[in-house]
Amino acid sequence: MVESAMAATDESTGDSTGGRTPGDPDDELLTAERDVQARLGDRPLDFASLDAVSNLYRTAAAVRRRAEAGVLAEQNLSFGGFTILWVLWVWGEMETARLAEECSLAKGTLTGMLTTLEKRQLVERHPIAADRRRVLVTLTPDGEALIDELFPRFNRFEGEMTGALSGDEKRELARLLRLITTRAADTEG
Amino acid sequence: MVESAMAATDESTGDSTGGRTPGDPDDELLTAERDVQARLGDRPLDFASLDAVSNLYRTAAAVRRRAEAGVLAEQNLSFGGFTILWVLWVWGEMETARLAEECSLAKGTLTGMLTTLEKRQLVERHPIAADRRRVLVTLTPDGEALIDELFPRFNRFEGEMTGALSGDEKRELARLLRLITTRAADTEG
DNA sequence: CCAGTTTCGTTTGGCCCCAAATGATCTTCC
DNA sequence: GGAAGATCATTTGGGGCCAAACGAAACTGG
Repeated sequence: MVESAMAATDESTGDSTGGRTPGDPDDELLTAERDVQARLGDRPLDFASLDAVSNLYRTAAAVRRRAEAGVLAEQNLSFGGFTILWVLWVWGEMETARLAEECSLAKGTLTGMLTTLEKRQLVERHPIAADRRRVLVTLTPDGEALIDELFPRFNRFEGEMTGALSGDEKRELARLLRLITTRAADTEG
Repeated sequence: MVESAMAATDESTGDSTGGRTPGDPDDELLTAERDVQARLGDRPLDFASLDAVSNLYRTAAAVRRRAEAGVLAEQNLSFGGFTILWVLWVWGEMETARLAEECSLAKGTLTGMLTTLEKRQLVERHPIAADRRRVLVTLTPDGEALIDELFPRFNRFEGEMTGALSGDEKRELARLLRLITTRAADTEG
């Protein structure tokens, strides 16, 4: 895998300390870095940022896959579908525009996913009398029962995935990620 | 957004958007945490893990969207398509099975994306004489020129996205993410 | 009132993405 | 050699996901 070389272990920019056995991950890391740098000639390479971002994407995909293949598979829920139920569970009924925002989904995407969840009787759409363009989304009793049973298991799954981190490290991770999200939002548009 | 209440800065729980001053993110964090805990009754909540994982997914999606709307949009490349070109650029020609592994894609997914890239003459498929089931994928000169021009800009984009972090923080972020990826891989199957 | 504009959710068209089924090719073992 | 089994990439079917186009409903100024 890319990370096995690009991102496998830390001390990424350190100089090579002697006496590595061939196959030492640090070696591969440096080799990969040198290979990329060679491709770039004398153009500078920001390897720390590269490493952070590529791991970000990879890790998110891995966790998502594990969730969908594990806890969520039994209920045949996608990660996004679970998020919708969870948001409604914690914060209560909500109009579609805000729900899309909370779930970090495009509104068109939400429409389709709500239809899927509605077919399974997990959520309901209610027209709003005062403004017939808008729609209120609620959890059905079935949906509520499902998420009530599912969330604790999902939370345990989250604990397993982050089990190699201390509590402080988890909070530090969340903090660093938030810094990136904020930056991404700020430079938007 | 979930984190806007769970983990960032936003007023989220009121229907009225009445101006809550951009005060304490901690406040909202604790409010959200209390709300979730209330739903759980006396079942325990691992909030640190919840926060880490939900931010992970959100941040990755935000960065991906920014990339696809920015640097990659001009070349009409998806994040996954870019990754394929990048892997071939750094490590040279490769068989499809390994390429899928490197790009963290299901092999069936890779087939479709290679077809897309092949139509644009960015990559080529070459049958392997010794084993006609297998296929070697190479970058065309066009593909090579594209990634050679694109990667430095992508690397700058990565620097912008992580611009709020120090070099040490970027490396720490990558380290923590790797711990999660490893755990996800270990518990697989 | 009522045309023009804005603001909703939905539809559309197009990729990405996966798991499972498929078909072609290679290997094994008799 | 040749059938049985393993191992490839591809195909299939079904969602997820987005941006842009769309149509209905609500606001706005005259």
